[in-house]
Amino acid sequence: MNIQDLLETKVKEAVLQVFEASLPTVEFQPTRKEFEGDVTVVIFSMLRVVKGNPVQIGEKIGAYLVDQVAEVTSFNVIKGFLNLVISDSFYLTSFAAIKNDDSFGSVKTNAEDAVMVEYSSPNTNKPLHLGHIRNNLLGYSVAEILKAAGKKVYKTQIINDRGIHICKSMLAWQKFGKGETPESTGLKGDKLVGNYYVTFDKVYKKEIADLVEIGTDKALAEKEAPILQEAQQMLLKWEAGDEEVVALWKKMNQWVYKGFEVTYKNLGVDFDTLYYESDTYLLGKDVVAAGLEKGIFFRKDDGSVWIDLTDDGLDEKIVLRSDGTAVYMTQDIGTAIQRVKDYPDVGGMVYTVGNEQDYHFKVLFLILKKLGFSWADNLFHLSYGMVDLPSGKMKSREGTVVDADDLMADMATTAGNIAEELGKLEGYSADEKQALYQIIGLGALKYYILKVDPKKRILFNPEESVDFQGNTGPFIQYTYARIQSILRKASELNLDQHVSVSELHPKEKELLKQLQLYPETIQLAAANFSPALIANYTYDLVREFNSFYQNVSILGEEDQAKIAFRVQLAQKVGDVIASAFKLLGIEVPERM
RNA sequence: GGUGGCAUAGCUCAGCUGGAUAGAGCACCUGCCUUCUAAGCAGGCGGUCCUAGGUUCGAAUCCUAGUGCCAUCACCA
Repeated sequence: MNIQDLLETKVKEAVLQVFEASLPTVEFQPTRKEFEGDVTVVIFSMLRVVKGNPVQIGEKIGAYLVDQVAEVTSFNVIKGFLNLVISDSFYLTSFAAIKNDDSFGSVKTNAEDAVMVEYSSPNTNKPLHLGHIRNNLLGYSVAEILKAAGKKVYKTQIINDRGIHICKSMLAWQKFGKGETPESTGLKGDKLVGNYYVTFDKVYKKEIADLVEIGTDKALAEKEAPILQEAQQMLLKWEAGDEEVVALWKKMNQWVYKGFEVTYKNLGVDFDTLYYESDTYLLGKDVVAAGLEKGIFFRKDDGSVWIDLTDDGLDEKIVLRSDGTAVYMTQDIGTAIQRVKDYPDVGGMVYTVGNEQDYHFKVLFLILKKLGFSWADNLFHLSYGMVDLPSGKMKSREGTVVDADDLMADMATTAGNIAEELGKLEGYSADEKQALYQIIGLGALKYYILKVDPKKRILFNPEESVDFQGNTGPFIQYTYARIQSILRKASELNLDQHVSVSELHPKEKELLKQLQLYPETIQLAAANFSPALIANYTYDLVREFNSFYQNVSILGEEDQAKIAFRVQLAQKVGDVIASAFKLLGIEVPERM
């Protein structure tokens, strides 16, 4: 039972009894640390209904509550704030209700209410980089949070496995690859293919320079460079189903998929269903044809089909080329509809895509709404800011990227170096240590990225490594490990689980208050599609626990009942840390 | 130029539906390891909440205008 729900009716009752006025709502906030109390009622906001001096109003309501509500033990009024002290027994009772609830914080899944979360959606011509990491972590975490909030979730991606950029890698490999394979080079497949994407760009740039040298206009040179023309020819052949090109395409894509598989596994993300652009890029044309008949779209003189969104404050947008082929928008319309066909319980979708595509998704959602799909009201573009380097934007074709695999490996190495220095892992085998360094290094990386509001741009400086102290993943993992250490020791003590305490230490009370916020934090994070809220909540919980831990002895306490209670409290905090971190896709270690 | 996002301590970020003296971490300075793991705790230093107006008993938060950075406005994806 939430104390605020209880108090709300009582405060309204008080106002009705004492002032004969009825309040529409009551405004609560946690009492600030510097004042005495647990919950604060804001009196100012009542002044529209109740006339008078805020302090006097507060006094009267406070007196009424102390008199009428068992949970309120005392109060004080400062300016327009009524601070209420809530009884220890209230917190103890609510703790008893949650301490054995293994799914504390989560809501039971409502199978009727399914949502599809799309994330990752890479191109198959280059390895994943730091930008993808942010995308993957956000998408995965939001999917987990939605599940915890009671949604049924399908994780998916659309793999951009076709197009001119893919042909660039293919062509460069064909021309300069000398038959290299992942096996022959020992390279991960995605890395190998990515190298040829870079090769293509180098050759292309050289050809442009050569053309400009002999007096060609630069813009023209960019179009007429022979290798680009060749790539375009290759794309035409691919679309025509040319056997040789398709075989090469399949071979190289398989290399990439194998590479991605490794990266995803290391990153700890997964998918329930996959969509390939090569399957979906022709979808949507029928929908456009139907929409054309209904007058939602219109045809221009050259035969291209458009939608006019100027009444909605947007522009005209093309949905079909004059030659009748599909554009990106056509495909996305088709894919969305296809997904609902494949999974009829889907009532909404989340697209995890960078904020450079804000406009595209605004248009897409509007079109789907105009086409009359009921689920079009529940589409959300999980838009996130770019991850930039101090040197500027990451560009795969120029090789200025922070590679996902390298970064994860570096983080684990750093974690290992720190752990070696601290030297607390005696008894661990080399393998166990390695696994632990992975957990810590990844924890640092994931937390670092997820704690930031998705909308904000991240400036990532590879020179200054990600922190392991303060508001970081390892800090939280460390607290978890410490709790596990206590629990291991406590299990040898043979504690009586049924004794009870009646009074709380202030630190215990603070901790219980923070624990109770977990369920609403999950709901808030789900409503806002924001893992950052989970991260920040967990950080606050952990700080509260550490303060408790350093100021109050758990196992050194004399009173057996207190030991038992504190152990239970520590265990619950540990459970919530693990649960919250699971929502972020971060593992917690037993020791560190 | 139109549209969207962002702007808070030296740096990285919190700040929920407007509420008390704007909070953390890093960095810098003090203390605390023979007692449950010091990747920790306790404390100090540090602010024109981009600017100017407005609404309100009350504005970092809402509104208007402006400034700066980023993105976008393709028969590319």
